[in-house]
Amino acid sequence: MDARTPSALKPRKRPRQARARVTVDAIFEATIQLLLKDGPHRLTTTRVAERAGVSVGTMYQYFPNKQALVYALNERYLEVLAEKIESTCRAQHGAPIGQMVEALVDTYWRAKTERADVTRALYRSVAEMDNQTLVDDFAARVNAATTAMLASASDTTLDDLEATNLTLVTVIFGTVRNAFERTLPAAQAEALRGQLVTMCRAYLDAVTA
Amino acid sequence: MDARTPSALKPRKRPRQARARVTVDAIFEATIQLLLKDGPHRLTTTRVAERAGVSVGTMYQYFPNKQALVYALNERYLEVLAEKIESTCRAQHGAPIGQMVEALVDTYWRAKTERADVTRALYRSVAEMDNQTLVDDFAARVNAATTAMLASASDTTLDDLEATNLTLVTVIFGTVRNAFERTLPAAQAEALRGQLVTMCRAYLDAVTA
Amino acid sequence: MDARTPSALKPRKRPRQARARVTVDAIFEATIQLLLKDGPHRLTTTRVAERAGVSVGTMYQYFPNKQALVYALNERYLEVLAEKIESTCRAQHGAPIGQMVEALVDTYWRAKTERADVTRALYRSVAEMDNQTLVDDFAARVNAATTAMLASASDTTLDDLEATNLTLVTVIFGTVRNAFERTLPAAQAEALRGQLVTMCRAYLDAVTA
Amino acid sequence: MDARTPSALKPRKRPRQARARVTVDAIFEATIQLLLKDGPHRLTTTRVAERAGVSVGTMYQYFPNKQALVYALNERYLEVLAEKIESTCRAQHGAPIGQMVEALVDTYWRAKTERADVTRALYRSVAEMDNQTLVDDFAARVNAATTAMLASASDTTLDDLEATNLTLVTVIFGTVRNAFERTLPAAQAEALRGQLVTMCRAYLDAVTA
DNA sequence: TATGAATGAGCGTTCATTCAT
DNA sequence: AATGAATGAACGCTCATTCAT
Repeated sequence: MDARTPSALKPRKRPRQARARVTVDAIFEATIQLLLKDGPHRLTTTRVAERAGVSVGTMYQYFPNKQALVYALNERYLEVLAEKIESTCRAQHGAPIGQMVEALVDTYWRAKTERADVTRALYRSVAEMDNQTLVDDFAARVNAATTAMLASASDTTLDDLEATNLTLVTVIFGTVRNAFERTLPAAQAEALRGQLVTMCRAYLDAVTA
Repeated sequence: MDARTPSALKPRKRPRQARARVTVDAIFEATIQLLLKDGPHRLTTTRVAERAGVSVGTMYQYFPNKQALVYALNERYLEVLAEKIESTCRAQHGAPIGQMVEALVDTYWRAKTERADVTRALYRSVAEMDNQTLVDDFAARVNAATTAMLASASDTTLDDLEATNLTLVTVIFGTVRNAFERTLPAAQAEALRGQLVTMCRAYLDAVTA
Repeated sequence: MDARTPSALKPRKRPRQARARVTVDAIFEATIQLLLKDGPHRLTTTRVAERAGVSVGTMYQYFPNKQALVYALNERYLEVLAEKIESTCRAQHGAPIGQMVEALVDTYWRAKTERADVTRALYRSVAEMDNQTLVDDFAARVNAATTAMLASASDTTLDDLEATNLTLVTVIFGTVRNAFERTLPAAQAEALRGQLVTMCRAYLDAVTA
Repeated sequence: MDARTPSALKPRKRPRQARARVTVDAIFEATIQLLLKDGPHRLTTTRVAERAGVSVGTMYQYFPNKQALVYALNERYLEVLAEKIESTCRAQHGAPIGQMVEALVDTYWRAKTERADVTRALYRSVAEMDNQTLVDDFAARVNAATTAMLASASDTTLDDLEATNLTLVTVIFGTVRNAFERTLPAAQAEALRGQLVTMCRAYLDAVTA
């Protein structure tokens, strides 16, 4: 929950107590399940509350409105994802650049694949409401991390760090999303991931020469 | 309108007269504008009709329900897009492979950029309703065209045509989509396009060696 | 079309020409079929016109609105029915009273049974719109005919002609309607008709004694 | 609410609290009034809710759709009516048969007359939706009660119990309905009831002889 | 504090009716 | 005279949100 979160979407209270955290988790889980089962346009506050085992009233104590719920769900998801990426970037600090992109692709791909259902559910929910802020914040954060990582490469210096970074990030994230929407068989998906690494490495060779 | 279109989504009548075509176009245009302005969940039949300057009743003479409208809009768009890609693929038949991917990226990028608003509106609308059929059909069609093109490359033979093709298509389409969602400044977008070509060429060099 | 028909329900033009009569018949027939197939609340002007093979516009030249159509249909049906009853009453003039009621029951039952589907369709349609006038007029007309018939009985004089007549008519018409709504098997229906005659005869014996 | 009620028509929740019962009663009452004032085709959910002094939403908490409302109204009415008839049949067990039919006519007539407006409203509403199940169930229930009663007559044994029973029930119910649709003046209605008893008695004498 | 009954604006859709052609 | 595209009020129904208990 950074300072940029629009106030209308801010959770009403932070889950300080253990009980509150359990409740919020149940609500999030219920939301994901319903998103998956029925799609975003069938997601209703009543159903979420019911499945989460709380009353609507209680739900409105944690989230001021429906959009805030979806917003918070995505926020939490992107927070975890950003942390994973930042962690990878830190771990790869000073490594050879080829290894860096491989690690980046792996991290991102694995994160998305771990709970593929959640990934798909959230991709669908983001478009629904206006969660652009969230996406932009995530992009900025990832950008900072990957830029710092690439700048520290032990084996090369990039002429145009900004452009190369933007390219890599856009290509990797875009490709992964597209791969998800095609619902490829596991073998093909795995092969694709390998090809993506190959491609990124080849690209870096080309712009580094 | 291919035979696979679910019957519930089939337009009720085709616009035979000039006047009818104008009406249908106005409805499509209104839909795009509303999709852009308010997002898919604010798209209502009343608002579409109002903005198109027709009555709801008239709208329902052309589309049996709201979903059919969005479906038809995407269908029309993807039809044009598929034709452009097929045309490019035919034109590049027998060309050197590097030139092929450059042409493919250019065609796709230009098509998406020509009316960026439409592109963005439709990206948002696809997730909403069940337009998976549409997307799958489009993918299959494009796949056939690009596979045939790549197979005819004058300067090389690909070891694993299928895999390479899938990779290229997924990367290009995914990257373009992601680039659009970031709403980059024109210069950066242009640079990105160049980098994408570089990357694809480098990849082909790598897998062809 | 007697003078009591509310003006809003009056057909716009009488079918003078042969062609017009054919059209009106087609419209009536279409109405009956739709009434049977889908029930009164699915009866729409568009569907009637379509099934009758004319345009809605043409239909509105014969009937100023939907209610007028249903009204006219019932009117025509009741007209024919009233004529049959009047004819029977005239034929039974001066006959023994027991034979009179038997003839009355037979005529009414046969008329309703001839096209049982139409009977049922119309029973359902009458309740829908306000066709009370029609029903009242029919009742008055039948009343006059049966009263005259009963008064002429060769074998008896009724003490309270009015009351006996009302009783017979109400019982016969009510019983037939109820029998229709129960959709009895043919044999049971036939038996019931016989019992009804027996009952009416027994009643007349009782009030004549 | 017997097990045969189609699930789509089942009330959503039973009125447990006193307040809820008041609400449901108000909705029923409003439905009756509107049915009487405007007829079934003018009965709209909005108008019912408005007249009942509740919101549409509240109405939909008790009834899943409009048809279910009309269904429940008829169900409640027929339930009470069936109980009255069964009660009469039990009370007349072993009595002389003439007294039996008199009691049956009296009970039925009084029940219908008590709230003539309700009677008329429901007669009009039954045809509208598919309440045939309801009517059939009612018929079967009444049939069992009257058959048992007639079989126990102290002064006679019927040759064809089934046929006689069907005749009596069809005649009585049909006559009452028809009498209601004619909206007779009180005196005439009362006389008619007497005549109906006379007729039934005479019929029984005839088939018993 | 937690509940869930109540609200009512607003949705997608239908269809009787009109009128330009 | 005949057509049928266009109209838009009105329908049945949903669901985010509130608030008395």
